[in-house]
Amino acid sequence: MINYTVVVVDDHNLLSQAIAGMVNGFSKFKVLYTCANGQELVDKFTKSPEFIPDVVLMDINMPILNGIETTEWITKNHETVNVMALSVEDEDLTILKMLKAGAVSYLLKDTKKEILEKALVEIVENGFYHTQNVTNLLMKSVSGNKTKEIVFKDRELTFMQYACSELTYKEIADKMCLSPKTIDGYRDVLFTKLNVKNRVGLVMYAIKNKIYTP
Amino acid sequence: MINYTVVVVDDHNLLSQAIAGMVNGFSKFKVLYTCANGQELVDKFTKSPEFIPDVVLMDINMPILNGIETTEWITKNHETVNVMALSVEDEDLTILKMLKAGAVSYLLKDTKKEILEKALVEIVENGFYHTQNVTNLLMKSVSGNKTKEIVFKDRELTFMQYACSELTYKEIADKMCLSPKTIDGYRDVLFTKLNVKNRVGLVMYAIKNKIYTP
DNA sequence: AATGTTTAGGGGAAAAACACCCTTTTTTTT
DNA sequence: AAAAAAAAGGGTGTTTTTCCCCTAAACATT
Repeated sequence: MINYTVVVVDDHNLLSQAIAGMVNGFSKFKVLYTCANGQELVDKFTKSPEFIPDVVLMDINMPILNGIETTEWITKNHETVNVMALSVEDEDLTILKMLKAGAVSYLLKDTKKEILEKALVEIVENGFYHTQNVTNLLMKSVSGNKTKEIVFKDRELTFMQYACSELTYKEIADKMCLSPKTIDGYRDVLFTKLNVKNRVGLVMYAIKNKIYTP
Repeated sequence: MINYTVVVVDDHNLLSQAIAGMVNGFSKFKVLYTCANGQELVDKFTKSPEFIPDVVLMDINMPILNGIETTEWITKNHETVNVMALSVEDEDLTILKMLKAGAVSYLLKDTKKEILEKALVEIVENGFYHTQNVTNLLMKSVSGNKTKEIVFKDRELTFMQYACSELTYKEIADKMCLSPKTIDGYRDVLFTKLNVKNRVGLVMYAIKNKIYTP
């Protein structure tokens, strides 16, 4: 009977313990220890080879050293360790980042227990496990691989900042000394470029990308 | 040996199962079943008295019927059931709302296993368990409560969160199962209440006041 | 000199958003 | 039980936003 070792990394103590308990219930798997953030894991790994497991179950949103950075470190320094991302985030971009960082699986936290076990088995036996969702995402990102860094012109940036205020487009046009129709044009271009549907989408993009700080 | 029954409500399947497993490990406690949202719980409760536990471990952010609404329903219809909130949210406002709705305890998800067990025991024996944090919060809210702060109804908060997405008002109405006209009303009321001119103003308010986190 | 590419802006229509004022029903308070 | 407030939504009209397609300079490139 083969035993694989697992480490759980999650900043929510209760959850890491609960998941650890669940994993310990799987035959073949045993949890070595849990960490509250990436830095703790790095410390453990560098302290002794005994602390290096077969699989790391990794949350993404964590203080100090987050899941993506930690995964990058692991794949760089400990190639044999399989990282499985376990997150609530269902954002394409996040998933891709995590996979790019070297994660061999990405499960959402609303997964069923049985799936987790199956995924763990697949990982130690085949080296990876991907849900249909993730597979689709990978397909999509390979075919339409527009990792094109979006570049903004000065005017577009200025406009975006105004768009985050309560000004109407006409008022923005005044502020920028341009015709309302020109502003119309900037807006249309940005909507397409950023793949958003309306002004709220634009605002959210600006905030997430620190073009505008609330 | 006394056995108390527990129900876990959380929309993240893996977590509810993991926590259920942990609770089953506590002597004295047994998990009856888990639910993915408040509505499921209400359905269970109304179906048979056998489904009514001693304690409900309740997440707050859930689809369909959220933790606060569900807790209100429970305290109204099943006085004997103790609701313990189990959330990642550490916002004073949320905690107070949950307590006001009738929760007898509020634990963060980064609590230690031992604390959870202790809290459960306290609850079934004394009827409540409050951490120091929650106690302080209660003190504060009793004494210095005069910030003329704007108070939102649950529906308004839900609406505000949707308003931060790219959904049109009509689509929001669908999601909330309300007439577009009602949504119209919420919007008008909020615009006045928050003294904003348009949806962008509303979005900014929601972000600044952590009603919505980008 | 011919071609391409930003940059600025126009026209028009359809869809949303916004404002305001009003009714009915239910719930809460007094 | 009466009054007040909250919750849901109807009507109508105006303004803004959104979408799509179209010019014409101003540069830039080969």
